[in-house]
Amino acid sequence: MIQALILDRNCSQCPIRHRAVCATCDDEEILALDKIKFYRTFEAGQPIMWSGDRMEFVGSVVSGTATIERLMEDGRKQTMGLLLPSDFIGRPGRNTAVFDVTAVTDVTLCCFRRESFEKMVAETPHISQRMLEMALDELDAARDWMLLLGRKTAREKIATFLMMVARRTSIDDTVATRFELPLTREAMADFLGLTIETVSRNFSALRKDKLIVLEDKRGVSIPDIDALQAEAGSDAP
Amino acid sequence: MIQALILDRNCSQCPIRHRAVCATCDDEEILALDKIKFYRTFEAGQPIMWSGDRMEFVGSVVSGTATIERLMEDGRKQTMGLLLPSDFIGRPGRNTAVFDVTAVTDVTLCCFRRESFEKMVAETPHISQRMLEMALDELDAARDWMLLLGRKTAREKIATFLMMVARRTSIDDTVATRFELPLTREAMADFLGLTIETVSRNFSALRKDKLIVLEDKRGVSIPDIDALQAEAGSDAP
DNA sequence: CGTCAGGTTGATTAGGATCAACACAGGTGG
DNA sequence: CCACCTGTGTTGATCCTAATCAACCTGACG
Repeated sequence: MIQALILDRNCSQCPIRHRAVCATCDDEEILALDKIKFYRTFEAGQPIMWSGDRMEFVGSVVSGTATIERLMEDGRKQTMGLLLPSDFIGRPGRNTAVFDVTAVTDVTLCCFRRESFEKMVAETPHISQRMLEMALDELDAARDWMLLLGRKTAREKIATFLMMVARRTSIDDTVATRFELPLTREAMADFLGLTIETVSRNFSALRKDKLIVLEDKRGVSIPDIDALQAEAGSDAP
Repeated sequence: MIQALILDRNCSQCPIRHRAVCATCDDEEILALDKIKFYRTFEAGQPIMWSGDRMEFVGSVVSGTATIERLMEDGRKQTMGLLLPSDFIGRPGRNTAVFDVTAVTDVTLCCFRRESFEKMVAETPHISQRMLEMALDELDAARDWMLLLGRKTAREKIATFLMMVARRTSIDDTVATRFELPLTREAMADFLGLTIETVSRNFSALRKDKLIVLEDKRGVSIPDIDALQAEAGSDAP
């Protein structure tokens, strides 16, 4: 029924209208997008896009969480990014995907056939400029993550991840002090370049040190944000 | 005198004219860029941009090599990317830099005052679309590197790096079998998330295993590209 | 000739991976 | 209702890769 709620909405009532790729579109442009958009839903655990496959559509996450990841032949896996509501999936100007995208929770996407969207991008400066802005933001985020993967300790990685979730969870620009983890231990391990055991051990250690409180497997609250931030390692911003 | 050669050139003779941010500009647009561009040179080792500083200009690498990097307070450093000729430096739409950019060799840049360039981006679809294309390419490259940093062994990291340089060195789309390393051992270590000793040891090991031939400290030749590729770890593309 | 930056190699340590056992909740089916 | 299974998470013991600490080499340069 949540699906139905979303699927019935037109763009003006869309929950991601002002943050997604269409954020800066005017009424006329929105109308054009409205005509060619379609919704798709994916169940938790299902693949949304396979590396190497033809990319038939692109689109925005409306609800749920997905991951961008890549698998090595021997099974090693690295998650390159979290896709939360308003994030964009797919790459106009390329016809096969280079990464896997997987639904972590149930996911609803607002999709466009890739060719139609490429045409819109080419003809609508508001969209190409917004795409550019979002791509540059993601590039900065990817580079931040490279510092984490290359140089941070396991404990710093976990603390950084928790801070990231706390920041992304809050609606305004504060930091949430209580939230649900969007990922399993395994998915966190793949995101942080660790094993599941190391993730688990460091959660336990942070709890023992009173830096976090684990309400259950997923619920976390943070008694002292600054203390946790200090554990995340000191890179500038 | 090489500088002079470059500095005297107008855009039509520019060595990066067809790969840089201006690649898809028409004659009129190039003329507009030509009017507001200026060249700057940086000596090897000099900073081009400091994280946190106001970003006065953006621009393209015309010649030389630079790195994008970030330093942690305790001195740990991670390099996020190599900037080779035609790569773009800086981020329109943001007024302070978030990463350090450092000249590795002597570097010549084709610069634009940030405000003027932002105006051009807003008014010139050819530029914003090219910027988007380049940003998406860099994003893919950054994500590939995340797999390397998070999951590859030291030996795989070195082999992957060598393959990357071999690929980027060749002019056409083949792979060079002989090239000069653009980075010192230390800079490679910072790029690969390793220490200088581990880099050195793995170079020695690859040489002992006849996978590479070290002509001197910088010159490398690769007797069997496929064998080296196999050492790089098997991720899809 | 001394110094210094860049590089190599060896010995030792440590952080995280691996292997293994177990805990616990939520289904599912008899 | 309970026995069983499965997916998820925790904890312990051990191993191994790469970090750390240290010595030394080489060539460039004042």
